[in-house]
Formats: sequence, structure tokens, C-alpha cells
Amino acid sequence: MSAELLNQLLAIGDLMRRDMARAFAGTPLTESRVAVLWTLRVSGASTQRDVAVALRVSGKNVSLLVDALESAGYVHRAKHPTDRRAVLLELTDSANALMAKMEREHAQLAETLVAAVSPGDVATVERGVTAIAARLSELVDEAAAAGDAT
Amino acid sequence: MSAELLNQLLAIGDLMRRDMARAFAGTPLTESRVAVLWTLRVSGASTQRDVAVALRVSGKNVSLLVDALESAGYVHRAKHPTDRRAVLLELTDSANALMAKMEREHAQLAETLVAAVSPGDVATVERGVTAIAARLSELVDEAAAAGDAT
DNA sequence: TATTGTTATACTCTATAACTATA
DNA sequence: TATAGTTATAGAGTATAACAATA
Repeated sequence: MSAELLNQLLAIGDLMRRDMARAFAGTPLTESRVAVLWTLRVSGASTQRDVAVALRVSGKNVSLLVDALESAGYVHRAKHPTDRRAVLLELTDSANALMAKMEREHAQLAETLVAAVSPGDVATVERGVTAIAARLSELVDEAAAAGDAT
Repeated sequence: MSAELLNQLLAIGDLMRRDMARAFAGTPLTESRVAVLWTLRVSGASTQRDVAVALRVSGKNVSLLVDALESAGYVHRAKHPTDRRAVLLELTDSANALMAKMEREHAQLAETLVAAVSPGDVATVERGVTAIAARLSELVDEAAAAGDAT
């Protein structure tokens, strides 16, 4: 019974990922590259290290993702104003336009999905899902800490 | 407001994936390989093609995953009783034991997460999440069909 | 002729380690 | 000495195309 809820949550994550990959088929964009663009959209111009920390991936990985995004015209490596070791990643105008479009689609998808829930249940569902996400975040942090200690 | 719910759902999927990858660090198992084992556990002995369809990946991909799983002793390529072109994938005893362990852990995680929701809200949350998953599945199928048609 | 699985080739994501330039 | 980013190397997931054996 309770396992069914977890399975539904997993299915949702899986469906979202598949759909995203499909949506960007035929473009140079992938899930990981879009994650970089999204981080820059939310946080503003950032160093590669900032992005690596935000996405919890290696600096080398960010280098490769940015290489691809830069050559495809989505981001620009600018000089950092105070630290000459660092690079400041900025979205290009076209990437900003793309992110704005994604934000609109994201909001519209959220509305569509929430509309599938009985109006009187929405607040309760949101509260429950938020509680689950918070608890899961705790568990994952604990597991990661235990793993590091080993 | 409604976007917040979608973001929480996405965060849950992301956390689950990260934790799974961490849990299998140091073993030959990865998310994709476990997905193959899980499919065989649920469906019983299957051909590689069955697995490819179930996971929606290419046949070549399944070949590689099974190569790794077979050499690590998790699956066995048996002769198909009626079709000599095909191979029948079977879990080894140790893989079956591992899957049983994962099932128990999965059930326990589900209990722990459900316990984070107010008891009176659980049924409503489960109903809401199920409705969202069903609606999302429809949308993804529609999008995929539209994409194929193009 | 269609299907199952493999070989061949290529792109992407990811990580660690060593190195350069700068703090 | 520590940090930001790159070069080098490597494992893993994924896809398409061509090919063999079998239906």
C-alpha cells in the first residue's frame, strides 16, 4: 500500500526525464547541459566551480558541458572581474530566451498536472509531497555522511 | 504555487537517483544494470528484446548491459527453448537474493517516507500523486506520438 | 522477408589524477 | 599552500547501421 506511493513518485521522475530528453532530441541540448543553463538562469552569472557545486558534479565535467554549450552558442566564458583564475559563465541572449520559454512551459505543465488533482485535495497533496521530499533529503544526506565516514 | 508541487516531485526523483548510485558505488552495479535485474525479477526469464522494450532502450544497449551483468555473475544467458535466435536471460541465485534484499529495503523506505505524512493525509496524497502520474503518462505518450509523426 | 542478437562506430556523462596559472 | 580550470585517461550509457543466424 505505502509502496505504491513510492512507485508512483519514481514513475513521475522517470517520465519527466524521458520527456525532457525527447523534447531536446535533434538539438545539441541534453539533460545535463540544460541543468547548467538552468543553474545560470536561476543564479545569474557564475563561475564553473559554482556550477559544479550546485550540480554536485566534478569540475572537469562542467568544463566539458560548458565547452559544448559555448560552441553551440548558449553560454559565454567572460573574464572574472576580480579573480583572474576564474571564468564567469553568462547565458547568451538566445539561451535566455530559451530559458524563459522553458519557464513558461514548466509553469503550464505544473498547472496541467495540478488540475488532475481534485481541487479540495491540492493543498493536502502539496503538503504531503513536500514532507516526503524533506524526509528523503534527510535520509540521503545521512546515507552520504555514513558512506563518507566509512 | 502549483509549480512548487512539480518542483518537489522533480527533487524526489533526483534524490532517489543520487542515492541509488551512491548505494551501488564500489560494485559493478549501476542504475541501468539494476534496472535490467529488476525487470527480470518482475517479469521472470526474458529475451534481450523483451528487456529492451521494457526499458525502452536499444537492443545493442541491452547486449552491453547483459555482458557486464553476466561477467559479474548476476545473469545467465540460457538457450531459448523454442527460438534458436533468441537468448533467455535468467537471474542467478545471488542476484535473486540481492533483488529480494532490494525489495525489502524499498518497502522499508516507502514506510519511512509515508510516515512523514500526517496519517489522515496519506490516502489523499496517494490519490493525488497517482492522478498526477496518470496525467503525466498521457501527456508524455501524446508528445511522443506527435514527435514520431513529425 | 522479418526478427534476434552481435560487431562496428560514435557521442555523451561522469570521475580521478596531474598540471598551469593565480590567490 | 590552496583554488580555478584544463589536459589526460578511463568507465559507463546510449544510439544508429551493418551483418549473421534463424523464423
